[in-house]
Amino acid sequence: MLAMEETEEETQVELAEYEPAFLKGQTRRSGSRHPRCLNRPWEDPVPEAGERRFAQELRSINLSSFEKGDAPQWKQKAENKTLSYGIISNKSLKAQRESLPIYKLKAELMAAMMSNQVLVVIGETGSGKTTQMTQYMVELGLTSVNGQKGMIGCTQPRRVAAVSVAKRVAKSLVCAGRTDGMLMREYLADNDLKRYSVLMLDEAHERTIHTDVLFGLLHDLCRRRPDLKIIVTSATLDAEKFSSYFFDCPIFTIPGRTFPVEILYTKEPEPDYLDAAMITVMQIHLSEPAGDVLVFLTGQEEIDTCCETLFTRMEALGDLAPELIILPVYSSLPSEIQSRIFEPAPTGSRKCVVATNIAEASLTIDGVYYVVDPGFSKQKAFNPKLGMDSLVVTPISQASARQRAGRAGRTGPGKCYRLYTEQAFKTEMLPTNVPEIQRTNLGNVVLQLKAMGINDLLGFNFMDPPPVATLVGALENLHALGALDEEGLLSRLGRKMAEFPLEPSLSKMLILSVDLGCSEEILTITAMLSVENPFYRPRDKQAQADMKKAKFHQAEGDHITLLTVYKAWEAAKFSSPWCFENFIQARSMRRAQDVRKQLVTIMDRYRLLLLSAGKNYKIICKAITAGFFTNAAKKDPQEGYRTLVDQNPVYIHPSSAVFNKNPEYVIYHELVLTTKEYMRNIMVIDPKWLTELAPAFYQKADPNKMTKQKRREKIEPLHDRFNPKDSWRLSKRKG
DNA sequence: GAGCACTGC
Repeated sequence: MLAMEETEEETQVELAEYEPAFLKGQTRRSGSRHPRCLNRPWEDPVPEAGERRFAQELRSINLSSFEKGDAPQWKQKAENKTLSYGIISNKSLKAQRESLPIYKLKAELMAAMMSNQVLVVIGETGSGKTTQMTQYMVELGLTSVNGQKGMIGCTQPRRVAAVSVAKRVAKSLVCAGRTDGMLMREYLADNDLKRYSVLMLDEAHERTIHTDVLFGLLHDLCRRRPDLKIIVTSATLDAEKFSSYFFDCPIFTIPGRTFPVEILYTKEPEPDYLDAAMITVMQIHLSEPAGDVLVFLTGQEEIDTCCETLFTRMEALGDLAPELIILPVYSSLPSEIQSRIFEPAPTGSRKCVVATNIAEASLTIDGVYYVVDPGFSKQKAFNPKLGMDSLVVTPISQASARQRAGRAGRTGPGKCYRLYTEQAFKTEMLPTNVPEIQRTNLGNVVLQLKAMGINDLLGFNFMDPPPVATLVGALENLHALGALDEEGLLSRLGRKMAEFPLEPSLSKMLILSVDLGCSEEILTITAMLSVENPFYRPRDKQAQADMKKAKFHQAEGDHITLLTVYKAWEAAKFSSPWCFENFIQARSMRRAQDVRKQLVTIMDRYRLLLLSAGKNYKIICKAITAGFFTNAAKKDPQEGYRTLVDQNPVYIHPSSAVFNKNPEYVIYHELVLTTKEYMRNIMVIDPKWLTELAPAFYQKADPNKMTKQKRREKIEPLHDRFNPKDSWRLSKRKG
């Protein structure tokens, strides 16, 4: 069972116990109670009128109030705190097509495949569309290219899914399971993808960054390869858009195998979705027939709080209520604990899974009849101007809401409790998710496209173009790194960099480390920087975890600290118990090991030597500077730091090895916006390295213009630093 | 003195 705090007075069954912890003055994160930010961070920071209204509505109306009951009967207690729902719609997601006879569909589909180059197919996950379609294609003899044997390529956003597709279909020959990222790299080697006769982009509605790039590439490839068939599968809402993008190709619907799900909305907006979600779970548990519950929340902290509070509230009911097995799921949870959600609940009890978005698409739980959807998720946003990432609690899209609801209808007819009004669903939620390509740093994508010979990026046929500022920022960074020349064409270095599946600065650092004789160490640091934070910090043992972590801290900063951690793990023979003792996440370490191996393969392929600098950390730090010189910051006399490039105020993250050390000059791996603009993974530098390793970017400021004191080591970025508007064809872009 | 959803080459 979950480790839960003991309740202080177990015998007390006052209704007050149902109050959320924060009302009783107990600590609870403010972030859990309300979404920190209700606007969509990748858009204009000023929310639109509608969004502001949504936020106000959420805050202004209270949950139905507590009333004190006389007898401590669970039923009464539950009823005293009841949310009211209005039944608005009761429609199966795919009901409209369910009556269609499958044989007729098959004939139609096959005919359409023969007479069209591109086809959009609507079908939900688990409808068997992938297997069915490949079968039809084989029957149609679509497995050859110009008389030669051709492959049916099937891409998936996730590797596990791609592997399972390959397994299912491979024996009926010719289908390659690929993730969309892999196909993108194949395109790099062969612009015509000659080995394929059919390409199927599965789950395209997820709109990963790779799917979007592939769309652009395939749109173009259609003309060069009229014999190539393309099938795009999607959720309903995107189908029209995909069709119009791909030359108004026909749309087919493959009926799903899911049951109808009844959608219930709250009559009023809920000011505290976490509390509302817990009440709803209790209500379902106490008044609805058997069937498991799935609750969608935004993050680990919130999920832990929810599970603890729910457990406490259930415990207070004692024997009066049937057992409720509460299980958290989020990605950083060890997989042994994650897998418990698949175990069926014992007879007479009910399972309640409290999950992040992981349960929306990546992970399917059968036996769920009830879904509780507060309507929020954490989404990544990128600020191109500051080059800063943030993770923001944001309202989900209508498409996501439908996907979540669908999770209740896999084993039988289900119910979905939406903790927002139907009005909010219809008018305040976006129809579909904002594609990833509009929310992330595009450094690597731009480098890949350049390597494919696509030079005019602003004219590239994106289905949904990324913000121009993001593209320009990426180009600017690539130029500063020396990957692009003044014409915007790939340099020799840039070509090498494109071979690595890394962000450009990391590739540059890795390639340069060979010359500096420290590629062994830089490989490790690169791998460690590419995986999620390896330091484990459970909430009940924070001090202990911090002490363990401090033992690894190195004066040079976080990069060398990460190197030290990896080396220590290596010395401990890569053992998991070692990780456990040292509050290190074994999963992160194994992942880093994998990434490292993969990078070594690429290094070998291009005959880049693996050289160790031993304890010569200075050389290692210089290699890091060579990749990340654009991310330099200087201590501000007033407070915190300022970036050298734009003079933006930034701060040292409290988890850094150099926190409270306040070195004069630092280089950071990334900027993240949380409560402040934090630099994360920070290294101390000698400012001389900047002019030494990036002379085209930095120069010593004119000594005559400075005071004696400043003269010593003042560094400034070049004023005439590269301006992409000079050499890129901005004019080509319409509008 | 903080907090990280999800992927993947």
